[in-house]
Amino acid sequence: MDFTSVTPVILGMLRWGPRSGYDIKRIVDNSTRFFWAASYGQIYPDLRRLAGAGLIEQMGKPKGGRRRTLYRLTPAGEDALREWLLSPSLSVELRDEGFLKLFLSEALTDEEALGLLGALRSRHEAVVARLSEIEARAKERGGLPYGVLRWGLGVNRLTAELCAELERELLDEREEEGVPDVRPAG
Amino acid sequence: MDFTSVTPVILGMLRWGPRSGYDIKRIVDNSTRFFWAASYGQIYPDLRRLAGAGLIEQMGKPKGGRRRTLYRLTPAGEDALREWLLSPSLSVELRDEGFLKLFLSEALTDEEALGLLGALRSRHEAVVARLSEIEARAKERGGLPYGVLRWGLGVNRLTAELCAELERELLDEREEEGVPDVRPAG
DNA sequence: GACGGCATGTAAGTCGTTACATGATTTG
DNA sequence: CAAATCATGTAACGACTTACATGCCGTC
Repeated sequence: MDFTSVTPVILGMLRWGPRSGYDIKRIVDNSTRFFWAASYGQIYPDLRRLAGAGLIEQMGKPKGGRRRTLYRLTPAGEDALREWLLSPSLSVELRDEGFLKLFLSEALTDEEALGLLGALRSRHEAVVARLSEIEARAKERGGLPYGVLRWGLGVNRLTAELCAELERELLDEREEEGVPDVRPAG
Repeated sequence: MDFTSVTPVILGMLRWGPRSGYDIKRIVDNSTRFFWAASYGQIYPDLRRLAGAGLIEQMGKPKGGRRRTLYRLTPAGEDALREWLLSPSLSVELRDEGFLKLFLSEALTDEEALGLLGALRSRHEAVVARLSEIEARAKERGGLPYGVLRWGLGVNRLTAELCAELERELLDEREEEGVPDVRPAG
């Protein structure tokens, strides 16, 4: 049974209890999406495939009138999840337009580069704000999922601070060149 | 003229001077690949397309006997690059298997989780080591490309440290539960 | 003259998103 | 009853990687 990119997500989330494809998508969008996205186009086909392979199974229709297909993890599914967790692969892929722009920004004037840095900084500040909202709840539960949240907070804080630092450096350079300093105090 | 994902890379690197597709690929693999990868299958077709659109142009055959196709940036290409740099889009996509594993690692024993954390930590320590090698050279040139390198160093250091911290937390928990502590001093 | 690296290029296949279709059900 | 949202599903498209094909050049 090979794993697609959503397979571990499905097995891992079903391990917390029975869920539907819709549930899984919603949870992903509130948690792993920052480092591992998933779309319906991946989730629904994979649910069927995994059910066919016996790693998950459909549960009896639930109480509520609404039609939903709830799945639960089978022992075989738990084994497969553990096996995947213990496999050595730790691949990373990043595609960050902001940093590509910074890297190529020699074609910009200082003012323009400052604009870019400011935009990048607010992007990361916004993520920090978003993650801070969740923090209290995640802290209670603790464990490694909370560790992952701390990582997200740390990385985004660091990035925002670096942007601020680079902005200051650009302004300092400009000052040395005799351009009037219009920075607000502080 | 729309931009594919390699278009800014090509224009940006040709701005530093004439280059071949092969050159660009090599530079990417030593610089942007950490946050923006590119393959031959993208580069060569795009070079032709961009030449057809007049954003870059082929130069006369070079001295060396070896057949290479050198391109240079045209004024139209520089304009297009600047326009792209000034556009508001700052998309990010991340796919990090290590952190997905951490996030789902409740299915592991503490020992197994410690193994995972250790592997993740050494992955990031290795990146730090790799980037440190380049640092001196990048520092001389300075500017925003150096800023991007500092970002890479910072993020990977922070991640490695967080792993170490989570490892300590797991060990402390275990200690509280009366499991004998086998940590080396320090 | 064989091998390794330079250099260009493409075909096939995988992966993933987007957008849409469908219909049921709760809520105002 | 209209609108929002729950819920499942798929088709089409685009993006990217991989692997291979080709041939040349310099070196041992």
